[in-house]
Amino acid sequence: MSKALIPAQRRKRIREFLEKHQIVRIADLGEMFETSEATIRRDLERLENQGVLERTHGGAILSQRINLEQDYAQRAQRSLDEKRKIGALAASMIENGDIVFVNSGTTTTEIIRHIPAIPNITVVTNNLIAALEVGAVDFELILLGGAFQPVSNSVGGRFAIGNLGHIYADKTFIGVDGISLKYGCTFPTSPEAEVVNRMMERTRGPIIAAADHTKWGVVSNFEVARIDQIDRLIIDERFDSNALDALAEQSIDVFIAKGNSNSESKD
Amino acid sequence: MSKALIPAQRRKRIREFLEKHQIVRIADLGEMFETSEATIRRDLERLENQGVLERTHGGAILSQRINLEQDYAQRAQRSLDEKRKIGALAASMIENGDIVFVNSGTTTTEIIRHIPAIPNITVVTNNLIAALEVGAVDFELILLGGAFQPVSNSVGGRFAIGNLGHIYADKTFIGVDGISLKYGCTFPTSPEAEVVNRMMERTRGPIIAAADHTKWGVVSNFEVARIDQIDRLIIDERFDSNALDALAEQSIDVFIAKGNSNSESKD
DNA sequence: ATTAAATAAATCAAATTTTATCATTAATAC
DNA sequence: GTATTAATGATAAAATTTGATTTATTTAAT
Repeated sequence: MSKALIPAQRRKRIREFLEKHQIVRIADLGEMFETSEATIRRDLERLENQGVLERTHGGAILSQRINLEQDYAQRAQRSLDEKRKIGALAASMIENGDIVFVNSGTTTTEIIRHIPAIPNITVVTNNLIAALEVGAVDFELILLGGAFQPVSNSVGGRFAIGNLGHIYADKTFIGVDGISLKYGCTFPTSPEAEVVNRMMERTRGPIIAAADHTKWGVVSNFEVARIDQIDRLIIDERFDSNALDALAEQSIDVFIAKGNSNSESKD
Repeated sequence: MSKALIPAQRRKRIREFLEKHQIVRIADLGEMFETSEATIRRDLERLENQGVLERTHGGAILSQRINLEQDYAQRAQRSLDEKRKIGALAASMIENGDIVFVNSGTTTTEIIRHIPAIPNITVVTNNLIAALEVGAVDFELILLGGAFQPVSNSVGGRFAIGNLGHIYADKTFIGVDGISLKYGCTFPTSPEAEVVNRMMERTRGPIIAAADHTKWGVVSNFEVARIDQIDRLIIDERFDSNALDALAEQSIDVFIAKGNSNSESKD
């Protein structure tokens, strides 16, 4: 197959290597890619100009700033296909006239992406990515205000909580960071947990959680909901089948997203 | 089996392949589709124009920001250099402890990008792009909530106006769509005009407008401020010099952004 | 401080890739 | 059918990338 890497590919690998090791040595990279150190130096110079790394004698260290974006992009990529299916199934639960809350996260971005074109839907979310990626939409999209959270590309804090005080929703969709029987739904940051908590308080109808198989048994930092506060749970096919009985005991309706998600676009 | 694919089909396959692999080599694609590299190059060129990918030596990489609105990206490109200089100058007016309002638009995105790392700065804005592009920041960034406006990647509406009711700012930075002696500062959409209007009402200190030379004499759809409501105006070097006297008569402090701002490189 | 070793920068020629043309062929319209 | 347009492959000139070489700089040890 591929004899040699093209320059961009090599630079990408360097970034990945750096992501993993935080620090790299030119000598190692040269050997690794079977190329001269001069080439590696030029690559590092370029990546430094992009703000990806800082060069030092003999190598380079990862720049902290770029880390966040990278991180989000990676999370978005993980189990992407499952997330798409989950998103499509979740979105199909939205009905004419609904006002729904949606929190932030890569899974919920997929929910918003799949919202059907039926009348009078209002989506209220702190998920900034969703807005920008989805672009023009067929429904009303209300973004919560608040302090910007770079890690999750969302908003949170006093302000966001206050915003939620003016709205009631018919349904709430929660993309969780971790979900377990004992610890319920958990989230990585306190502001996100607060927002979700408030969303749940202000929902008249069902609380619908979405979690791909990698989330089961995971306990993140902040607990928001006991497992029995969830009304429905949407999961993918690879979800631990042992979990299903336990969830049924809590009278949670479990929906399994299967089949293929749509592919897109002509030419 | 079809021997040869029609062009659109081939391009679609390339997209799919790229989706999967993130990066492609021209040599591989040529072999894969049993066609000349010239053809592949033309395909990649086309896809690059569509924003699907970015070409590099020997191949192409998947575009990271496919979904950011084409239109917005184009506007951001226009007079970019001038906008940068204006942004840098505007940002330098921010002082320790300031709370500032900033509206949406490509010029104000540059302002936010240039905000210096001094303590206790709070930026309140309806400019979503700014938040996501700037990433981790050294200041507190409060996003207004409200109805998402796809054209401008901002928020507006009742909700946004309500949000502004809880804050007072020390300064307001306004990127205008049009500015003229007779019609003052004008904006393309009503929600944006409303937001700016409210920002001005709730500012204790100076109202600072920013406009590159293409904005002078332009009248957009919604008027927000008469010219004499502006305290300072930041412009670029190519701004109509005849305008300067007239502006001085309105006792507006005009600041001309010159010198060079940093340039960029792509991969 | 001085020196030796390692690393980086600068320069240049060879190899590779891209661009710009052009002639040929295939597809579509008239 | 012919005319027109689009797509393709081939070619030479231009641009980019690369590794080798030389020169400068930094690091570490005496």
